[in-house]
Amino acid sequence: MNSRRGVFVAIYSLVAKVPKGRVITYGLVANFLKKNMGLEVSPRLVGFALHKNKDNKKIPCHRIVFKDGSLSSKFAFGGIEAQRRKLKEEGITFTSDGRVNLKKCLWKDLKF
DNA sequence: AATTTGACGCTTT
DNA sequence: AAAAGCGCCAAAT
Repeated sequence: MNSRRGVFVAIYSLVAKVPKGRVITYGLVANFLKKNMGLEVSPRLVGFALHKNKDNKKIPCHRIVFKDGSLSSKFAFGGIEAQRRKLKEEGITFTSDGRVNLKKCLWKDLKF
């Protein structure tokens, strides 16, 4: 978890704590880790970490979305459709634009 | 040890 | 309002 050579681990830990039916943005993860753990994290790193790990069995990577609520284009599990379907199954609502309803589903109660 | 990479986000055109 | 560019920074090669 703690830093130095474990920024990825910190990202995984935080992502793993996102409850079902909630989503979080890459930028929020990066900002939270930077603010609370003093880690040098950029939004790209968050995405990079998940892409490298691509372990959707242990980590709910489908709950990580863009800041505006749109989904990643390079999602590994089966594309955006699969990710969106998963989110819907968890009760996440979407706007008419096909984006996640962040106002309702954004996970703001970040903690370790 | 140096260079490339990469699920983003903000600023500027 | 929409599109393009730039910055970001650890990890892998």
